[in-house]
Amino acid sequence: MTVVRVMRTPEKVAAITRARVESVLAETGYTPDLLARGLAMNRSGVVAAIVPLLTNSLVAEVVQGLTTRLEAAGIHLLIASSGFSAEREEGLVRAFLSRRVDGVFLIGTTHTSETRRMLVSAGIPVVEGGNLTRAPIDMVVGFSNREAARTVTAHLAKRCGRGPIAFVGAHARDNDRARDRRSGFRATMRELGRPVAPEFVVETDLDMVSGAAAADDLVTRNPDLRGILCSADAIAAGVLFALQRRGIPVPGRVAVASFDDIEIAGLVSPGLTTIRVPRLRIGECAGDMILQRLAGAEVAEVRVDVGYELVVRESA
Amino acid sequence: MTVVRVMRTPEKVAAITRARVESVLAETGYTPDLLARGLAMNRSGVVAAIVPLLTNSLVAEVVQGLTTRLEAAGIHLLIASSGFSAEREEGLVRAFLSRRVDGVFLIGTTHTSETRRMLVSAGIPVVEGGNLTRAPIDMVVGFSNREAARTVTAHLAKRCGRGPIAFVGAHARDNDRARDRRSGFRATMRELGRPVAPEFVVETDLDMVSGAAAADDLVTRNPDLRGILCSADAIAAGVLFALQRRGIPVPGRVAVASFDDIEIAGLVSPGLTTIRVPRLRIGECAGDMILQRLAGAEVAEVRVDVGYELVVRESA
DNA sequence: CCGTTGGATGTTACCGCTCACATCAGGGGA
DNA sequence: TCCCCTGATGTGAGCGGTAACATCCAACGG
Repeated sequence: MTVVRVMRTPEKVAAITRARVESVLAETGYTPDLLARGLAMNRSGVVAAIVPLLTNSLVAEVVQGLTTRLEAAGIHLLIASSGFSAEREEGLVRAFLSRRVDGVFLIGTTHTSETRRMLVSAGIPVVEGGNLTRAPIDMVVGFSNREAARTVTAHLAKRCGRGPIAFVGAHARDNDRARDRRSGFRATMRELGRPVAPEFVVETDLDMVSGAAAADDLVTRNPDLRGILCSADAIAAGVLFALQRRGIPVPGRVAVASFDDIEIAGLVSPGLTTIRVPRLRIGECAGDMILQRLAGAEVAEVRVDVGYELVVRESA
Repeated sequence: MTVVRVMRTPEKVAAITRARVESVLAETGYTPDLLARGLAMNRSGVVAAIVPLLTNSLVAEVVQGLTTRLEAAGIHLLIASSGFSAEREEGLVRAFLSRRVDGVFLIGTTHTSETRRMLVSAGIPVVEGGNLTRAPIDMVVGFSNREAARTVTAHLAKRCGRGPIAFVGAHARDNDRARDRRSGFRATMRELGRPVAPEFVVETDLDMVSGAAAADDLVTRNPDLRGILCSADAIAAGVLFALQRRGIPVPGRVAVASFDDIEIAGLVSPGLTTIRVPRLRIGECAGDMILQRLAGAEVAEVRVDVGYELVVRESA
């Protein structure tokens, strides 16, 4: 039928015919089948996002930024969470590739080699978000977590005199951001001539309850602790609540700092000193990069550094 | 080719042939095209979820529960946020229907009539989550926000003696949960012989910063305020921080209560008295209902009440 | 020895759309 | 008057699967 032309290139069809077709479409309640279109055009109009955990407010914002941009281009988001497992991620990538997604967005830069292979040979735009890496699969948008860690560590160290500082981080396996933050912390402390003993570096789940538990444990074992650096605000908030409950003044006796600057960081009291990361922009930027590539354009910046910012509040 | 049989009914093909086919598949790196399959089978293997806002921790958990169940059945999730607008939701439903999704999950029960029409005539399983309604489009899983509001209001009123109580809620337009919570609050107060003046019922955005601003405003205008009921913990947390900053003792001078029992509710100090809702279960339940329907089974319970629970902590 | 049976494999139309090309009608220039 | 050109419309072959049916062959029983 001429139907297809009415929908895709209305200017090439006579006004009268167009009107007739349109009225028929309206009364039959016709809905184009995007699956069939996808099959015929070899382009599904769908992009996949694989995140560690949906319930992380930081991730949610990145995804929000991503959908906003993609939706404006009529592209929808297929989403799944890997639960911080590179193996699960691999399975998801395989499944999504089977769905012929037009692009893939991944949080983090830690993937199995099979994941990388599949993604490369699929020949579709891929954006890794969150952590800058020297060797992206395709494109990457984020900032250097290692550098950010150095910045906040230096600040915290200054506030703590010569007192011992601990690090409470999310599990580092398959989580490059937590890993880089930790290693940045360690390196900076070493350079300051204050190397950190292993018992002052702990791993925990990425939520407030776990952060609180970790803090309880740390301060009972080490009453002279002067500072705690957390790999995420969610953890730091838990730490803060735990200290508060024990009547330990912050930053008077223990200073606290962390990463992300999620909403709660500015509201707790004392306010959290933290590293602000432009998470919405990460998502938007990733969306734009994918769209550009889909439009056939060469993407000039294949490695976008969105930077970070140290936000000094009361906690350190 | 016999290829298809190898994949779908391997027992019907001779072992030797199967081996040969499999080796060829492996070395060519064949990936089945789910788009084509979807077209042929008239079933895409994709379910759509439309939520007001992804960055809401409650919503994120519901979605997490949903994906968990669906993924186990090889079904993926197409997600989009409506930004609390029924019109945007309508557009999204139209788009997703075009993608021939096998099912739809919606947060809330407020939809345009066109949305309802499309969904009904699509003849696919639809689950509305969060608020129980008498007249679901198809299926519904949630609890009565109105009843929950009565429960927490009664509790809060008792704690506040005869002092005035205010309600700080999310914008109620296109948000049935906020609306029902507010109306439950009003009704209960009226029945208690303490009808609430309009200036004690305010609308705000659903985040901590807005909650804090609302609280500041309320207490400066009404120094004798005794209690604040919030329509969500995110708002209540902001309220709590604002009061704390002003040195107003909670619950000594102002008691605070709310809904949702998100993580932060148990960690702030004083802990938030709130209504706990089984959000993960809402998502899982919705997923199960959709899967059952997809499997051709009749769903026994088309209206699932997951209940709620008053969690009394220190704030009220 | 042959017809029958049933398991293994091949064939074909179709799902709804896009794309390249064929066709058709009418107007203008020679 | 005829032909060519052009803009509007029609046609047909895929896209990569599925499902129903056709075919083939070997073993088996009468």
